Amino acid sequence: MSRHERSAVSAMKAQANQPASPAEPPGPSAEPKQAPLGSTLIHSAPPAGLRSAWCGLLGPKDAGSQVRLCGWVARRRDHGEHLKFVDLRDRTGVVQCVVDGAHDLRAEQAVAITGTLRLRPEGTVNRDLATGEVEVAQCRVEILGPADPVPFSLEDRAEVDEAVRLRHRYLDLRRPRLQANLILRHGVNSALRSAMAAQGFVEVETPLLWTPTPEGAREFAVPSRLQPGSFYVLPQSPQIAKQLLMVSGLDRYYQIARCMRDEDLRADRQFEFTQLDMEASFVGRDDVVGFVSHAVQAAVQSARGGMELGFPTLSWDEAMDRFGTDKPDLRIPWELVDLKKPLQTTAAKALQAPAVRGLLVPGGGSFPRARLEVLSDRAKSLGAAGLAWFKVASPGGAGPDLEGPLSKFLSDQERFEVAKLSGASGGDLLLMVAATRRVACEVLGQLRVELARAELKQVFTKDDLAFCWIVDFPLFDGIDEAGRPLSAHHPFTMPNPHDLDMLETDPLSVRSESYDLVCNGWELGSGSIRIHRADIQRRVFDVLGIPPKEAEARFGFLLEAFRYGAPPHGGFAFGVDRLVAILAGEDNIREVIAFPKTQSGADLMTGAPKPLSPARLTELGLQTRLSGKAPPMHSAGTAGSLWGGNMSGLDR
RNA sequence: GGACCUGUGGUGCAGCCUGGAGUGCACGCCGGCCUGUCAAGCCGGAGGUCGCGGGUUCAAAUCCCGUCAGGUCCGCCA
Repeated sequence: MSRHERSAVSAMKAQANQPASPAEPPGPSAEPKQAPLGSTLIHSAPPAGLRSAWCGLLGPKDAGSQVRLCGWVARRRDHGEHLKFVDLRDRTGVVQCVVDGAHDLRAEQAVAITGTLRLRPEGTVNRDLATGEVEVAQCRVEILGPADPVPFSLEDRAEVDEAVRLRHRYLDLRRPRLQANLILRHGVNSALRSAMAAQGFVEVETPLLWTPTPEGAREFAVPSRLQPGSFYVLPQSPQIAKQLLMVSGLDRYYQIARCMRDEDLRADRQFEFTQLDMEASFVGRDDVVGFVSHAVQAAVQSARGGMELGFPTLSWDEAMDRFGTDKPDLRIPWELVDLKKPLQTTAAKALQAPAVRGLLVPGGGSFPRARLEVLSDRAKSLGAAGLAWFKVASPGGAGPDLEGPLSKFLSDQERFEVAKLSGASGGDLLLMVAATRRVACEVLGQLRVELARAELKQVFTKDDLAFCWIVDFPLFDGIDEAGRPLSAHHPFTMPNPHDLDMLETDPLSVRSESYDLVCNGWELGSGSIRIHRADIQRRVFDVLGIPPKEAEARFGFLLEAFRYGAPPHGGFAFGVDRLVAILAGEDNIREVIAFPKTQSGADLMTGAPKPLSPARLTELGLQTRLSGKAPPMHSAGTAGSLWGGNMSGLDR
């Protein structure tokens, strides 16, 4: 079973298991119930309009009733004029209908079928189908929406090229797997809203047409028609707006906010993405962590039922030392070890470095030489000078010993101490990187994840969620060409009060009041306590090399607002797309977004982006300057073929 | 900006390394048969600028160069 099938099934199961809503008779007599959270409501909504029941909810208790179902022809099994089976599908599932007589039934037609629900005859029950004990008999079929042959199979198991799927996204979204993902997402959104409201947060919408702030992610520009030559930008996040709401005294704000960043796309990054964005006043780090943990817990519950989550907290230092990354996947049981101590005075030149870290791969002693070469190349491409490896032997039942290209340069004592410290036993593989602490940890941290994916498949196939909080990040992350520290988060992040004296003297050692939420190796979100005092903000701008004039030009309205009684405040934002993808078992957020874009930023269905007509450009005070190349007019799906060549008359 | 992978009837793939006529495989589609299937089955049929352009060659899906599109990653994402 492919990963995708599994995820669709597990998502469906999660809904079926939803304990919050006791299963009412879901048939024709179903009544509106008290509103439960999330997806349950979707599947218990009373039928209306042309239908008297939902396909996927029918069961033996409805046998004998007359039903009228609406949906799409999922499959036909044609035994001739006297017997055909039609699987009718709506968003709740599939039910078998028995049809006789001549009908022009085609896959994916929209139809209404009226008939009598009955228990299936002895021996024909299908245990693999939720509705497999019943079928609709004496069917009358009405074709509501005839269908051409569809361009690809809508069966979940069919693997279809993503470009084809995106070109016909409306059909792709008819597949149960993607419907389950969108319904799951709806449930997560509902749960988040309820949880935030229950914690006293007010949902406030902030502008999409915002002002340029030349820092951070590249912003999408929107030309102004009324003021030609000037531009709005689409917000990369509502960061400044929500801080202003704190000055306003809203006290607790949240929003399920669309954010736009004009940066290159990845499996976990789209131009537009959705964040649960929040901010609260008169709170500290632990308060914000508590609010967010509660909301995430509610979201996971809506998807998975009542599982209790743990939210362990790790300092950034600890995460780097133990896992070699600031977004550790805690499902993987391996940890890095610090091997500097036993190798303090080693004669092995390759291991003489400020830091030596090790990663023990249990059972890795059987890796063939070629694989170790690949690992070594990988380590080099990640920035290490080399990768030292040792196979762990335990000759004649004696203590473990290390065997590898470098072992002859190590003393008996060193080999013994290293083996002991790393917890090695016979048959294991010990990888070592000697470099700066940062490089040694990060290289092994990356190898840890890649090796675990290959060696510990069971760790990644469970529906296991390992959340954690990473705290005490450095305030600054590296330095720029001019030797100035760079903000690790954003320039409004509060330094740790204990480290304030070092701000000017040793900025790179200053910790910040910021925190990340991590799940299964994905960074879900980040937040911080903000600077609300002008003097501290001034000092941070000084360290960053932002002169008062420039700060005034860029954030003047915010700094001015802070002069009128700014409360201490802090907040957080996390990616809803990523959370839903994890909960759905998808490793790509496009699978939980209704209409995503390709890696080159194209919408294959509509053909966007497209050139504007000269008239439109003139109106906006714009002129395009393309080096001789005509704007691309390549075929872009159904809409493109209709409109692509005939834009100028239609785009206004 | 860079690296790698992919592109062959509507869909998914084989063929490519080692050049020799697109009778290649499965699904779907069209026609026929079929009263208990559930990825129904059986028989027959149609359907292809091998992404595009150029080069090498007697000959290119196959080799070379370029280009476009999709994906994964690096850079980028305060």
